[in-house]
Amino acid sequence: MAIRVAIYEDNRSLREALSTLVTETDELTLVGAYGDCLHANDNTYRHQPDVVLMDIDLPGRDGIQAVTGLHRNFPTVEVLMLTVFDDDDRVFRSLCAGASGYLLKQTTPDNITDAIKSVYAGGAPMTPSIARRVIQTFPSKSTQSADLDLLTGRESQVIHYLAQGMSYKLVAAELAISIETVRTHIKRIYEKLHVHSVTEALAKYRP
Amino acid sequence: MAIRVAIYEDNRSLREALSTLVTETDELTLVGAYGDCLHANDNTYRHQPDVVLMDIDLPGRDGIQAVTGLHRNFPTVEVLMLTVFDDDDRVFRSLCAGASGYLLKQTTPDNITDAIKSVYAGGAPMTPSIARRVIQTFPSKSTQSADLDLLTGRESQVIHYLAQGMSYKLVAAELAISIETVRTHIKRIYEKLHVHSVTEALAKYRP
DNA sequence: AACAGCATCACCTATTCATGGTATAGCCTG
DNA sequence: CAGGCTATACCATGAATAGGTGATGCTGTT
Repeated sequence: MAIRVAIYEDNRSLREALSTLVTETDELTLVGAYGDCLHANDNTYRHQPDVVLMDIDLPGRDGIQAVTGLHRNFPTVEVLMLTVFDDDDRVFRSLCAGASGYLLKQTTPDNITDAIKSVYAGGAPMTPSIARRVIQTFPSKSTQSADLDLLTGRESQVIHYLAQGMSYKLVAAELAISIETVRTHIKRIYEKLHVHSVTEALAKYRP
Repeated sequence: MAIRVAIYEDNRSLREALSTLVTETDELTLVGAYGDCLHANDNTYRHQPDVVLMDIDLPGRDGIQAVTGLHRNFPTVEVLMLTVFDDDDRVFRSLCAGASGYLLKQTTPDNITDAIKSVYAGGAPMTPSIARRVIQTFPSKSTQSADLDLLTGRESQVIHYLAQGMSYKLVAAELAISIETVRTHIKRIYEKLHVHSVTEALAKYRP
């Protein structure tokens, strides 16, 4: 069963090139190619693509907005963003909006088809430089780490499970130790973080 | 100028295989291979690696903790995590701790050397499936908001103060209401979120 | 006026958590 | 080997939290 692909790209020659690429690839079927995303939801409903290639810089309605709608209405549809720009902000917002991957337009044809197959298989294709930007948007809390590596490995595990909302009993079961040992670890954590309750510890642990 | 590489991997045969791989690759120089990360900071200071390969499952001191320290003390050193596990949680914590990329151990030798070069060049190599997990940790606002606007204004205030680590008593004082009222609000919050403790509520409230 | 939703307060019981003390065993370091 | 750190485990007591039930007053809306 071929992967059904839809394309949103305002640049006509690129759109046609992508269409040809999809059409001529055995495992892929083109179910639509559009110059704007004004009717993305309607198109998606009608033609049931598995994967959508979405230009991030579409005129009129922004490609990122379109992704938001697609992701809400068709959560199983995978969206790959296409762009010429190395734009941190757009990367972040697209992924927040529900895009599953991100490709620069200078990607080679083979890589594009690979990416489509990959995202359909549950992957998240992106170039290493894009991945780096994604990572850099992570909370790299150098502030909390001071407190964090005060904690021993076991203590970190304990507070981690507590953060999931687990009770002492569940943490003990999870770590296969006595509940009394869990208590002991928690006491030490409290001493180190200068707190007196789980929630207070969590407030310091992940602020 | 060759890229200076250090390796932390407790499995001896894998460590030696990686060492050989690095040594025999022209653009790479091995500056250290260790079975634990107890002296990672000291080693790094002495031998000035450009890229560190760090097993995530080191015995004794956890590889993730080591990354935290390395990232703080040597912000220019790139860290690549190595693991056999497909573990969402470890992925997230490693990247939060400052790792620049993530590789499964079954990666082929060529891909490993490519990854080292890529991360040194400012990329963030990771497998598509790992990238997908990273993306899924993003705030996908559509899901969490559903729970959030279940809560009334007062309930939101209460859980907000609880998230700061405040006790019922302090929340009551802060909002200038009775502790019993605080308890009532909390009961309603529990019903709405289907949880049974503050920490569990917080795990749902800000995941 | 009746109703639903929200905020407020109270009482009772059972469970969980916080704190202190005590103890054993393994590991690494000086 | 002594001393430090970590992980493990138990006991006892008081404080905090969770669950249940009920009640008042103030909003809106129907």
